Amino acid sequence: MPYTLRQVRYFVAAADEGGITAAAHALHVSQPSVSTAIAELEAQFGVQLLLRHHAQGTSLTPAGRRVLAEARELLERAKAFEAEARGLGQGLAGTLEFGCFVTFAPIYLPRLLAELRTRHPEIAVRVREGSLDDVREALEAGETELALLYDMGLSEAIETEEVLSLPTYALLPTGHRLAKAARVALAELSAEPMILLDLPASREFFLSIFFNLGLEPRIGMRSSSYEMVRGLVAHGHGYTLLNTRPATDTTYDGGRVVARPLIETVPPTRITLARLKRARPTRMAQAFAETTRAHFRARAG
Amino acid sequence: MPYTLRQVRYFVAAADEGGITAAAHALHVSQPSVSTAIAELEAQFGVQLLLRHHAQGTSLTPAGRRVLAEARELLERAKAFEAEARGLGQGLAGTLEFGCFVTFAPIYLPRLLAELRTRHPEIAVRVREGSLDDVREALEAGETELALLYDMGLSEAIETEEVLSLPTYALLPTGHRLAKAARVALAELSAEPMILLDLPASREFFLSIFFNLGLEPRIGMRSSSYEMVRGLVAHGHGYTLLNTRPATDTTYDGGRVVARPLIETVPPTRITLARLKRARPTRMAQAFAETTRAHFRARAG
DNA sequence: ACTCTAAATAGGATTTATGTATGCCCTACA
DNA sequence: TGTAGGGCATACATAAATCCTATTTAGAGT
Repeated sequence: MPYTLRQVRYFVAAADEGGITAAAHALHVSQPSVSTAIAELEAQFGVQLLLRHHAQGTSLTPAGRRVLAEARELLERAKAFEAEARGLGQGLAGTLEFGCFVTFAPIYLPRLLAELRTRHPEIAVRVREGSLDDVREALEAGETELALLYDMGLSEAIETEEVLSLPTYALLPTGHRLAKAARVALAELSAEPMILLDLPASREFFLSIFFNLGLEPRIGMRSSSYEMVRGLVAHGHGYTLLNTRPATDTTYDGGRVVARPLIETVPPTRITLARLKRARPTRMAQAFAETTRAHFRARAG
Repeated sequence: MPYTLRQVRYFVAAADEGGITAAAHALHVSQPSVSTAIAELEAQFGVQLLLRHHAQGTSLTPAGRRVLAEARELLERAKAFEAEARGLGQGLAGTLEFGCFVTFAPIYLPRLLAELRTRHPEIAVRVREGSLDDVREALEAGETELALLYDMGLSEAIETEEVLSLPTYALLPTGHRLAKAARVALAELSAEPMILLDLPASREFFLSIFFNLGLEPRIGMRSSSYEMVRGLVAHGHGYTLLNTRPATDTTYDGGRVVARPLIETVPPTRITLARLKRARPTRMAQAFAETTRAHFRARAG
């Protein structure tokens, strides 16, 4: 039969208050409860902790003094434990583990995290960027509590909430013949070389757009780097299709690109905030989700 | 309703074993016990700690990972607490708080503590020296567990055990007319100036010896320092009565003294090892007491 | 000697922990 | 697609702590 935190608490209270009755008062329990709890502790360990002075309360034995020091540290830890757990459940302070699809992290996160800092300065965020699969797996393994990713190929266990709907657009070099058109037709572009963003989910998605329209693209070049694709387009290697859209049309090497909406009807890609259905969200996660919602609503409107 | 160490233990086990059933096995309890314990923890703090994967055990949520770290430290402390308490009760390692009447500390303790170190090297001793009252009060207050002092004026609450019986002797300068006598009579000395060891209990004791014999001493000088008294005697300021007896007859300033037994029958002073009756002794104290007994037995025999 | 204070003990009611049995839901495999 | 199996949750009964009230015990103070 092991000892309990309750017994330790009662012992410390008796030591602090100088007596069992006083401790019972402080603890709002009856005097016999404290008395027996301490007696149990002593019996457990075979040490006398308190000297009972008749009509004058108690004092510590030398052994009791030593044990008291340990007991205090134990209770200290117990309080820290409780604070940590309770804080995670009910408080807002702490670190939120957050996953984000690497492609739109630099486009949306800096501003979103700034807004979070304004609204909830006590929430720290640790961002884990990666491929769609990486982010999804981390979410399902419980390594991250929330994730921002495409609503593609997610299991039933994941609950999603759309925060931004991204129309697919065509990206052209500034000198392209269609660069000044209000909208461009994929049917017209498909004969030209396409620069394909060659990432696991993106690849299939962009190609499926053509197939669904009965078209076949001419793949000119591929790259798994988003910025590389933009650079290639800027320098006339071809056009590309993209969803996410940086705020600048100037590429890293100084080239310029033009984004144009499509004439064809293409279902937009949805960026969603995802979480595990079976996991009860912490208050931090709730606050983060609310901030994200408001942030993207404001951005869209 | 506060959480318990049991719940924390079960949670850590589930985290370590990767599942509730596995944890139940490791803990030798039923699976529902672990399940409900963890559910209670989660309810207490309002945090989900574990993700339940159907047919695949459990894994930690981000919050669970944080809490787990605290939980481990808490259990660590709990183990330390138990070790401390149990060690004091049943083990021999630790520090014994020991009180000693200051006058005979330098005469008996160095050798006694050396013997203790031989027999029980794992026992550390902290000695508190002081007047009889100091030592007695410290014992009664529970500041020391054992004490070596005179069996004088001790309350009923203190249990004593005689370890050494000290006959009162007369201390004379080497040139004294009775210095060569086998024994000296107080009746003869009482006319000469006496150097009184002027300490709370000693004072009354030595004076009572005269009064009990119907004599009256002539107090020449007083000192509360034992060695000062010896020095004064060595240099012919008078004689004194003492109980404790250093191994040397040379005083600090190079004078020499002679100790002579008394002719009159004077009840010997008893040095006793004292402890509180109502305090259950630790194993350290038992070992110390046994060592003390053997030590003084050997010294006397 | 009497009173006061504080701890220990007794006994009974209540709450809490534990075990068995069972249901449920998913994963894995045919 | 269906089925078997693993593993967590729930229901319920029982055993064990825990608590409280009332009472006893034993010094301390007067």
